[in-house]
Amino acid sequence: MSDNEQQAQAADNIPKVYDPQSFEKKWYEYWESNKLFHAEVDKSKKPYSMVIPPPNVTGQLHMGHALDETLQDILIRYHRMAGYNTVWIPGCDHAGIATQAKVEAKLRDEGTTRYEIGREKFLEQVWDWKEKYGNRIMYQLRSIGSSCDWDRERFTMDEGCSKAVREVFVSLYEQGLIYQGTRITNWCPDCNTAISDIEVDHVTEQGHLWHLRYQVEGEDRYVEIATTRPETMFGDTGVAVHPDDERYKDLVGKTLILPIVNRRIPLFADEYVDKEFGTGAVKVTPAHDPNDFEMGQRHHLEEIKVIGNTGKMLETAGKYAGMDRFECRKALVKELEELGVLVSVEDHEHAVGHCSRCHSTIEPLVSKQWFVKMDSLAKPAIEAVKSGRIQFVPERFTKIYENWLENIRDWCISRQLWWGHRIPAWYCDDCGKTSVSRTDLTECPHCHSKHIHQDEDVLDTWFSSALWPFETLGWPEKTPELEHFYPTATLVTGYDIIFFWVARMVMMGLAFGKDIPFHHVFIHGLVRDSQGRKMSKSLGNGIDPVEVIDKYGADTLRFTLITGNTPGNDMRFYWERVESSRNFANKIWNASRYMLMNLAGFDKSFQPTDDDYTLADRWILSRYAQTERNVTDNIEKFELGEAARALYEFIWNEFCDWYIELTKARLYDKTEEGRRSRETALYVLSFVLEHTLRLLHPFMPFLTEEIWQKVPHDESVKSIMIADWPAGQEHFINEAAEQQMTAIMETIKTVRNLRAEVGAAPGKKSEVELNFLDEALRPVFAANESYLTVLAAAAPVTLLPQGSAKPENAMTGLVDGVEIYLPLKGLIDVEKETARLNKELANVEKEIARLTKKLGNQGFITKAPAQVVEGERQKLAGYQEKKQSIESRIADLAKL
RNA sequence: GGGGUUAUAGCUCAGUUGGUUAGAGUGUCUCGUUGACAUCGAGGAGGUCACAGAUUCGAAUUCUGUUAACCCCACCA
Repeated sequence: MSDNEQQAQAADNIPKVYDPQSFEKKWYEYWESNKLFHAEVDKSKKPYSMVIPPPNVTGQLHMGHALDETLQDILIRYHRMAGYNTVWIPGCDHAGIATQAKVEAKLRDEGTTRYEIGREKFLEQVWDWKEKYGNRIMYQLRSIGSSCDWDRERFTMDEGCSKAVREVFVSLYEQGLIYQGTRITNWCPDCNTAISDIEVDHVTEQGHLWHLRYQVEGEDRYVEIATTRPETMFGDTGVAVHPDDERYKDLVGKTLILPIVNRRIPLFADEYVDKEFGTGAVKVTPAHDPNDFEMGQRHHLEEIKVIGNTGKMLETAGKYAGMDRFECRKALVKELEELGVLVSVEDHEHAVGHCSRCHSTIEPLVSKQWFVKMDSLAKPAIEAVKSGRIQFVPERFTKIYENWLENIRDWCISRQLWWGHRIPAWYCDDCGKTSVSRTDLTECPHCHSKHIHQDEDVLDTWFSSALWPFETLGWPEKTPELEHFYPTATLVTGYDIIFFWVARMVMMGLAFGKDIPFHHVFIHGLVRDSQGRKMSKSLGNGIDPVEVIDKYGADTLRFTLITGNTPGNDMRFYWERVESSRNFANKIWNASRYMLMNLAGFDKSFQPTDDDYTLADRWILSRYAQTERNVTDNIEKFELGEAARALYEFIWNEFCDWYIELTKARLYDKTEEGRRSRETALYVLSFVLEHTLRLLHPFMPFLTEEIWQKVPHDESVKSIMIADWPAGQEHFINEAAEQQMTAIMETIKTVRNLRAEVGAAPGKKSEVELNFLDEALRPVFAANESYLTVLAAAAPVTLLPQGSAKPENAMTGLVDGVEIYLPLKGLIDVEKETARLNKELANVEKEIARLTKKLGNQGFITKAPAQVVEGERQKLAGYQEKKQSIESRIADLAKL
């Protein structure tokens, strides 16, 4: 058997339907084992680098990841093909709180706690957990086709990252940008740790405003205060009013008696108080409210803690000690009511802080924590974006980013957890000094005492994530990778972590990477369910991407995720859309199958001359060239959905619906005379298909590889993923061919329409007569009459001589430059036909009226570009021609 | 309280510097299965582009306001 015959036989065995399961795994293994994802520094090429937003180590692939990965992979695959030195660094995040919570839950099931087993044992368990479940998501990422350089995989707690974290911490400390302070911070009683401001979600809740009265010492007068949190009254060390508040002028400076506790507390004036709110008098609890804390500082009030780390009342709450804070509130209100302290209760809507992880109500508590000073770090980060060095796509996120950084407050980075980067600070038990060090300390650098102990706390997970773009390239070492690939090209992520992650990477990148961490930040939205709800575990409405991949294939999922939405906007997930994407994959599959089945005997070296090309050939090559340009431009603009749509439309609506249909007669003609035409058709088919597959590869990597390997291509290239990105086919752009083909296509559609109208039997051809208003079209139709026969069941087709009489019993259709007649054997229904033509006439007249008005407008003529005016003139002429033709036809019908 | 997004066909959405007969998918109606594909083909119906102004020769597209939905930020007890 010849090569070609073998190929043909193989083609006959190609399944009729697209079956992704049969090849996706195979190709991923092929790419990975051939090291096609791996890149070494190659200074002869322009770099294009990306770092993956590291998923949580014990996480699972969800739709958000699938979208994020798909977008990144498209950019990476495109740039790799386009000749860049491309690297995409994968890895995962140790995810402090999240992972620790999982292991703690496991311990709880086993009937123990981390405190019982101790820090060392606990950490062993977390590492075990990490080993066991940690890389699951990395394997899941492979299933959607991510072309990451797995040889460069990193983990935020690996040796290199730990070194980077310590270097940054110590360096910031030395610059005075990291400090320790005793302050009121957001405390989560369930996670039992401090958290940063952005980890607090404010939820509007329906609460109450309790009005309580505190007696003025030694007098029979009371001051009425309003509070949303009566249980904190045990910590009250003052009551504040506004200095200008006439109601309280004479009371300022007096002492009040705190009910139940009977503590003497001062009544003082402070500008902070809002006269309009409540009673204008506010109880001050410096240990449990951020504003009160500040007032307390100003007025030197005592801080009395009444709520502990786990949300239970302390000894200071007297008989309520040990009670949960909310239980205490209930009981206390009752007691206050009985005592007559409670004056009234009103409903009150207010925003309450909740832990973004566990959703418990945040308790502001005074504690000693580590902070990063933000001002000097934020300034350059704002500037980098304002100046355009870093660009957000879409641009609107720029403002959100800037606004946040401009109002930023110091970042609390210490967490009372065990899983994470331990803070490199040591306390001396003898001299009491704190030392921060790049290496572990065994003695106090100040007094050389051996009695030192390391800070128990770990750093916020985002502290190490902030270093990700440069720590993954080897920083703090001066690696060739760092030099070549930093700054990275594009960061792809969801808008939900702009503050947590993007802003902090920019700050750290500028401070330590000595440059911006990336040039573009490509922001995408959330994938929601079909009703527009967020996918979540609690709602049980999450759709598992792995399930979609198993059922429909990764390419289908990828295509679904990037079409039908625009950058930065949320999208809804619909199974119908998945099916539609699958159908598209199947369409490509079958178009390829058609070509491959006809490849037998095809001379691969065949090269058509200009004369060999038919109109359809020239047309599809021109359309291909336009698509190539369109797709490339859109990818460059991050309009990946538009690029995919352009490919969809070209492949389905032009290549399959028209071109392939028009090649059938040529391919099935096995005669010697038809040989050249057949070979030309095969040449064009394979040229367009092979190029289109390459354009489509970043979007649907598996399918395109599977087909590409079978289609004639440059044999020296072993995978489509490293084939050249198609470019430079502009010479195929052919306006004339497109115009001529459009005229024929329009005519075909009109004939089909007319046939449907008269209910022509599908198997029966219709006689068609064409009258040319534009004589230039005559030779075009003459040469390509068969197109009408094949696609519109038109036969015979008569090209009426100029000025010939029009058929009487005929349906009429009109396209630009051509009148179309379908002579009918029997009598046509004059009434129906007239009505149809009148409807069309009305349409045409509407257009004429619109255009006449437009062209009659002096302003339009003088101010609009000449090109536009000319275009409108031609349109008008076309419509007028149509109008005349319809009118004369209606007149003819009237005579019958 | 501040800021943002969205409003286009029954449904989900495109429509990128203002000039289109306003599009797609899906749904719906009619017709069609011998050689790529019924995961398909052909044809049809279906839209005052939320509302009101403004700018312009010209607005789905730019600006202002209104309405509605959603989101983010925010230490009034």
